[in-house]
Amino acid sequence: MAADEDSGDAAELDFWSFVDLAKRRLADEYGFRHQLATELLLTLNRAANIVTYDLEASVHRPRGRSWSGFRLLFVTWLAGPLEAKKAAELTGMSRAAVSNLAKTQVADGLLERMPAERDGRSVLLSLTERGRQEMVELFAEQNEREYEWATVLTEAEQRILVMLLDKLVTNRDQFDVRGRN
Amino acid sequence: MAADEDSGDAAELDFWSFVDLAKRRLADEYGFRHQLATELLLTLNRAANIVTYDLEASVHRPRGRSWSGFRLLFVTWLAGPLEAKKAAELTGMSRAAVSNLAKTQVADGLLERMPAERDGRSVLLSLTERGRQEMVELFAEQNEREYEWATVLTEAEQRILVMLLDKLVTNRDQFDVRGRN
DNA sequence: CAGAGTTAGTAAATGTATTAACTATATGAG
DNA sequence: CTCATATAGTTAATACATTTACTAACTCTG
Repeated sequence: MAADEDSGDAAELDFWSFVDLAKRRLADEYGFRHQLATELLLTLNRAANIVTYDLEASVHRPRGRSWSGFRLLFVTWLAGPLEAKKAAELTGMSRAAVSNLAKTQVADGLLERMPAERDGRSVLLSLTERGRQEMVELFAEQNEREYEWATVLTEAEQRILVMLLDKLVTNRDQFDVRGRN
Repeated sequence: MAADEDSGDAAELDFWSFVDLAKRRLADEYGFRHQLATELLLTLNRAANIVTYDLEASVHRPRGRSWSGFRLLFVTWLAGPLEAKKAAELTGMSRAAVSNLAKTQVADGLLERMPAERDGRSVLLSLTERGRQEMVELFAEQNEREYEWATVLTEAEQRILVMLLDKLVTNRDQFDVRGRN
């Protein structure tokens, strides 16, 4: 029995061999049946975390920014001016998170916030001139890094991956997915 | 020109039409060339966030737990006893994050922490009996929910998705990925 | 028109995540 | 054997994320 098949010796495990160990033990010792589902979601979570961390560490944090801050600026850059609640929908953040991030970015001079014309409850977010310039520079770097990641896969593989991820999350009517807001 | 091709009117955008708008404007107005790469990473990030949030909201938070707490218990359950640094590697968290989460879970009676035998710097993490029981119950629910997500795709599609995600993040030698620790 | 119910944004409380700084321990070169 | 360097874990500071509670504004029904 190989060393890493024995749970007493985790020293040689890496993520991939841990996933194999997890599948085996969940089925053999605990009777859980949906091994491929577990592997799928472990891998999805891991891949997204690795990529996001890399983008944040190599592009955003050196500029004193954060990944979340970038995402808010990104949707405001391309779809703005827009209501804060719409920004929350497009980024997938809660309204409170958008409110807090926007506060920081208004103070930093990258965003501006205006009362909406027809709804006294709403605010509209838009980039300042400085925010637009910053996004052009920042996204130049981000896009190159995105390209480095993506071209690990062939173009056909990239398209298939996008299609499968789309399918995974758009067929949510099949069951009651818990969403934000 | 359709309403949602005009950036002044974000009201009708959803995530998918936003991605289309983003690709178009990044190419046409700003000259950024790697549209498929942007789409890929936007979709990856979004899919992982949707799934993770749903699992946390429907399985973990009702039990007073968190997604991150679950992930630490999960690797300790299946690969433990193990060093805290190995738990950090397998979960993809920083060592500080593992230290902080473990502190809470030791206090909750789910984990225990022992000095390692041969290295005075290390601690070994393992589940308590109560922690093991909790993981069996919790994972029963988690695994059913994972299955509901996964079976949105056919089994062949699930395998392809896992394979593509694996490939995306294991071919990291091609460039200097920024990782944790 | 009044009032009940809903919605938008914000603040507060709480938990998670990071890095830097620190202490303690281990390792290896000279 | 000494000492420089590296490593493991923890703590603190800071930023991000959530939900809850609240206020203000909007909508719809009777």
